Amino acid sequence: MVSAQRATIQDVAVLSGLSICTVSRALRNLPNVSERAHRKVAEAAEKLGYKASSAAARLAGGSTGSVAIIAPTATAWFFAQAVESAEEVFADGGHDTVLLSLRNSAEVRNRVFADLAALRQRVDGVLLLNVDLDADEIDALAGSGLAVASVGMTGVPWDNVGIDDEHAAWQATSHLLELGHWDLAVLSGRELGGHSVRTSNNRLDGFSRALAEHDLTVHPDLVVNAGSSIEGGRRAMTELIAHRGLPTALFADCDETAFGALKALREHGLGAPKDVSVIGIDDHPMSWFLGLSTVAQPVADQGAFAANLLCERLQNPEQDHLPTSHFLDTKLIERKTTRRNRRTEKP
Amino acid sequence: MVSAQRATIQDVAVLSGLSICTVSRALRNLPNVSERAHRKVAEAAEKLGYKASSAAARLAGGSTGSVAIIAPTATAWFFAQAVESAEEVFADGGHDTVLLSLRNSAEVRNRVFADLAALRQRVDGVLLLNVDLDADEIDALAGSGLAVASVGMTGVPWDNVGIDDEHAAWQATSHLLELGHWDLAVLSGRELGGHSVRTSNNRLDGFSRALAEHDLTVHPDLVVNAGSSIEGGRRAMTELIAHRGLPTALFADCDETAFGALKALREHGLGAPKDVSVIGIDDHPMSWFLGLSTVAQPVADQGAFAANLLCERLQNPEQDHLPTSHFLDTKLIERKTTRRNRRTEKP
DNA sequence: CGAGCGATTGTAAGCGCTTACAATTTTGTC
DNA sequence: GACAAAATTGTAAGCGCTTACAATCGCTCG
Repeated sequence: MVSAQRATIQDVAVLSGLSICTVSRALRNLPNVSERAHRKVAEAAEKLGYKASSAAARLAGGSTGSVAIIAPTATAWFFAQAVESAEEVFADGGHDTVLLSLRNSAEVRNRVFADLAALRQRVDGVLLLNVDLDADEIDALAGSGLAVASVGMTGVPWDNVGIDDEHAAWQATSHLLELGHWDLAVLSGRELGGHSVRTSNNRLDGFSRALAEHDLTVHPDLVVNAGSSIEGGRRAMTELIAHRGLPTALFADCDETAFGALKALREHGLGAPKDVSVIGIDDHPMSWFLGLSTVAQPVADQGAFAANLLCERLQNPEQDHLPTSHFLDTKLIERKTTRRNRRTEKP
Repeated sequence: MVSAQRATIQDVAVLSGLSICTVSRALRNLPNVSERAHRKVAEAAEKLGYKASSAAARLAGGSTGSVAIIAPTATAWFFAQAVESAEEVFADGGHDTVLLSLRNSAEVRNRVFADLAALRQRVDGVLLLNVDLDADEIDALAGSGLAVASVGMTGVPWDNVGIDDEHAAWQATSHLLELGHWDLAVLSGRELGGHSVRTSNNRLDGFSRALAEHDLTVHPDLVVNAGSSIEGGRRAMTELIAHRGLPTALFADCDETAFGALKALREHGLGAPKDVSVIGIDDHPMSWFLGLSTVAQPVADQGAFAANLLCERLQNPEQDHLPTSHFLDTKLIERKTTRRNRRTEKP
């Protein structure tokens, strides 16, 4: 039932024959409301098509009804997926989703985190997607009164879901190593706009560990910064070919970077796995297409899972249960860009 | 300057020695505020790091400070791009962006449009990205008090920016025709969840016109519904091959669909342009990679342009100037999936 | 020099909700 | 059956802002 003019809590109170206060409590499922009152209020609200004004609720000290998703960028495949799946969960939970893209810019990032009180005023909670925070920012966020959850972060005092990046990189690298490769390069996104990217660094660690397990060490020339974009991967690969020559195998710390590398390879008349074996991480939809070997991670699941965790926190704000951490499984997918090393033996 | 407790308009009033009312007016650049008062208020606000509470503003009848972006989905390349560029414009204009993904679901869509008053309560304006509305919904939206702008829509009573879909499809199809193809199939996304997709239909019209100009007619068996995803394109192509056999050329109404088609082709041991010429629309970043011929459209520009238009409307709400319509240019990009027809002459 | 007028500023009444705290009803107990 | 405790409901005071409308100010004009 919908009326021309938006119904207010007042209307519901009148219709149900109860006071505004009781209605307010009933609507929010607060304790100390009798069965009968609860039912009457529900009926009246339904009949009037009543929806509380979030502005008024917020102003009076209640919740805003919205949450923010903060991501370094919204265009990259990973983030677009995670944002959509999280948005769905939030929408179903009755929360509006405000999107805050950091645009890969430290300045934007600082502006957001500098005034958490302003953020708190507009949203009840925040879902962080792979945002690299320093200790101060973590503390500030944890103490801001905002509910927080994240994807792809570690060591944070709130719920987090992600994959074991170190392990995923280890899986990818080990695959290369087991194919007999020993001259490996990495395309890493570990630095971006002066800030270090934790996820990429963890992946780099996994890469190093795998190498170490095969008695190999990481040569600095073979670690090249590529950001996390196709174009970045292409540039990095071009640079690698020019300055150092082709390795026998390449680990790109995300599929999009690998795509770029593949692109650069073609531009040089080279190809994978003929001239170099290439592996990524993600299992981007195009990877199947390109035959890119990779380590798959469940992206939408991570976004949805973290969003659910945040919704729970929002519903039971008082409980101060400990932050939980969830790692979803990753899986090596061997396709056509990796094969056994045919170059000369290890020196 | 930041204080522990959020500054209110009251604080600014006291500090500037003016009344709350004057401060409110000065802050919003309303007329009838002296130079001097304006300056004093600005100073005081700056000193206190004052930011108006949007909840209070909204409740009192002012603006919410946020706008919604409504898109059929947030994951597809086109939408992710447009959303990000629009979000950037909105953020710079001081508006929060709330993301509403329709998840390609009629039900979600109806839920959103059924209660515009609820939407109006939470945002000042709406940016529609290729949302197909029927006449009633258009009227409702236009009369909702929300500022509206859109991308990829036509015949709407608000500002719109897009490309000429009919023309873009015509360009793509004409290219195929000029290469001597006459047995053409289309992968169209014209129907989705029971709703017809205007953009796709316009493209289908462009396809038909190009055919007509070459004295060809569209055969129903050669128009297959593919949605707008890679998977949809793959399924559609597979179906086409099974039920009707390969045409000599294929027009996919977006690049992602074309990718899927290419995928299906490979699965059948076929390839473009060897067995069939393929062209898409978009110029998705992967198209370069795959050598897909396509008609490029400027996506981020469309999002940013429309967002700017919306911001302007938000700033000058009273002016009732006529809705404007802007078409950005598209351009044929001939790559490697299209070539001259080598099959037998036209019957 | 005071009325009259436009420009500026202030007063006060909400906007629709939450929440102390007070009032009332219900329940349990002896 | 009366009284205290517990459960339920109501009263009223804001939350921080916008906005009619009233008040004031500085001038011009007769």
